Amino acid sequence: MAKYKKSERQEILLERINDDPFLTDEKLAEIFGVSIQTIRLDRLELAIPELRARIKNVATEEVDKIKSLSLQEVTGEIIDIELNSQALSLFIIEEGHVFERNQIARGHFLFAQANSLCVAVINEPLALTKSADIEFKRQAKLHDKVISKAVVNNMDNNNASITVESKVEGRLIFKGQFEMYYSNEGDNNG
Amino acid sequence: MAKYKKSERQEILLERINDDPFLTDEKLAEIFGVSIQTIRLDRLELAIPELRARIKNVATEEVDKIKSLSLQEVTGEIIDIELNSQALSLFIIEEGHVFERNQIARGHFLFAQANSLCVAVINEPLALTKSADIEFKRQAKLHDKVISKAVVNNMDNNNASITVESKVEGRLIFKGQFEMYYSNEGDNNG
DNA sequence: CCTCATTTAGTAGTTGGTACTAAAATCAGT
DNA sequence: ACTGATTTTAGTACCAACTACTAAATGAGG
Repeated sequence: MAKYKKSERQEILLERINDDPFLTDEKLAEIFGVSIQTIRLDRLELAIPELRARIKNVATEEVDKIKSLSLQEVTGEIIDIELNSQALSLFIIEEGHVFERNQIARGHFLFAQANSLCVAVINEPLALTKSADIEFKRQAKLHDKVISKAVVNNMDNNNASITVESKVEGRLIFKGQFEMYYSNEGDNNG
Repeated sequence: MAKYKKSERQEILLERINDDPFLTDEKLAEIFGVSIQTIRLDRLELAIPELRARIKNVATEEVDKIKSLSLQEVTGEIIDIELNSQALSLFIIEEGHVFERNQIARGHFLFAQANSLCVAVINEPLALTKSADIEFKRQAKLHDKVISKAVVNNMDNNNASITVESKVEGRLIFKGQFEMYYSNEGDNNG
């Protein structure tokens, strides 16, 4: 039972409650080997609401989270963008993205990162993937930080050609050639 | 303040709690113009859990939803499989999978379905996508039921060649040629 | 009027807290 | 080693929203 100092404990407390909001003060006190009062003080200082309020929050924060998780977390985070020219994104491989057996990232998450980046780099209301030619060069593993770079080769006549390369620590793991269709009419029917 | 008889009240109570689980016994008592005890008796007879339990249920359901959407629902559901030969899967396009603006499915979800199917159809401990050649023929829209069919063309020397076609109501929307690497050593390092 | 069902009242106990006071333990600096 | 501040515990009173129980009041029908 390693004893933390106050600041450490509070940091960890935040994380703990963040990924399991269903923990009572009593259980937290056990976890940290301190009294309930200490936990209460910590929550007070960190402005963490009580169990019931936390549960209620989870219950009321409806579909928003689902959307953001299913969309954003798959996509990666865009870290640099020059519209119609090039873009960079970061995608960190997490538990949900790998095969349990060997911790290797499922290919379609790497594709998703690249594809999303292609959609993002095109500065038009509508951008759809028409076709792609992709190669998985090396395996990405759990916790890898995948940096994806998209470069627009040419854009004309509502068609864009984009090359994407994804790397982990400088080593190429994925390469793709994307052909995109774009249009300035966003809500077109096709 | 119309007075109901017991059976009526209980019926309405069920509905009420169903579409707003956040009602306390006190508020329900006001709504029906009866005492709290009556409401409690009703809940007892109808086996409706108390407020906090209801909220907790909602919260845990949401958490489950998020998990399943972010992990499994991307893949689709396998509806038929003949190992090392062919497989079918169903993927229903939901809110999280489409562009908000025009309700068109993001390409990488269709790819994910196809890719997952390729991994599934190969009956080996390790199956990884090496490369793919894909085409998005038509747009898939919100609530579309996408049926994906993977056919293994040949398998030898740890390489498999698979053709995937995805259709919505019989119309081809996606086509892909996948080259997979497989091995019987599941937890190999690459 | 009697009787059975229904409703209401009231008490004790529970969980998971807040808000507060005060004592004890720990640590940090001189 | 001593002092003063910080941190941790302990303890009390109180709250919401209950459960579980007992008991009384009210209805409604034969």
